[in-house]
Amino acid sequence: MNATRTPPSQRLVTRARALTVDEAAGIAWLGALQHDERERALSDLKVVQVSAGELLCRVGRPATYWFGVIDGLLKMSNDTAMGIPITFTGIPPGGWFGEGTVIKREAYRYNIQALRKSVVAGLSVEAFHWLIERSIPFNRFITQQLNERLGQFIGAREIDRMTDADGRVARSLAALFHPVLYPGVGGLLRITQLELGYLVGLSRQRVNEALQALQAAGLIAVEYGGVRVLDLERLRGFGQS
DNA sequence: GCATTAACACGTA
DNA sequence: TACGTGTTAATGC
Repeated sequence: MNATRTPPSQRLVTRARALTVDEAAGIAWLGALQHDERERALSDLKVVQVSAGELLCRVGRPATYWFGVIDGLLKMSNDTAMGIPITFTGIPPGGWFGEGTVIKREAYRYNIQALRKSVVAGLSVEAFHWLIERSIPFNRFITQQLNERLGQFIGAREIDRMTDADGRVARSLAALFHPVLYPGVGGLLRITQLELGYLVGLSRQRVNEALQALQAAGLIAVEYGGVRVLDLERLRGFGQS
């Protein structure tokens, strides 16, 4: 099914196409740019469709793009010395990532893999630096982005130390509903219970049980192939006190 | 106990 | 038809 033997980077480039108007309209930071900046960004941005299981970034590969999720769901992970993969976060629609690596012109430090068929946009390193060097709005966006994500990773440490499975599911869900980092999600997060299990580190059956409990508590509504958030604040604070 | 895997029936896209 | 969901049974730490 996903027997991609050749390195993904080259294939992705050749498969890329230009953005549609709708896709461009959904990219939050584009709207903040000035006209010439936006023109430059738009002419550089490429879009590619990846299938489930496909790798966008591999650890050690030089960073060539700053990526954003148009549609679908990605997973950021690393392989430990023992070969056991550790998942750091899921990236739903509207999420942009890789700026830290691109800024430093280094190699990717994580694997980014599609949990399901997804549409991903990419801005080249050159265009990224061009924007960083001249655009105040772009710098504001990047600063906010780094700031919000720092908060997320602090929160993720809390989640890891939480023993309660329901709480872990609740907090992980709340993270995916972050309106600043993932503006493309809206009220309905498209994610299967199996995918959520991969992200949280629980079995599908246990995730299902947790979702039922959260639904009974009025925090979410479980839908076919997705989850609707009803009370983000309480979801975020689930498990404390 | 609690979570996991395996297996199944059922409903939906 | 293929996939996602809800559930139960057997197994492991």
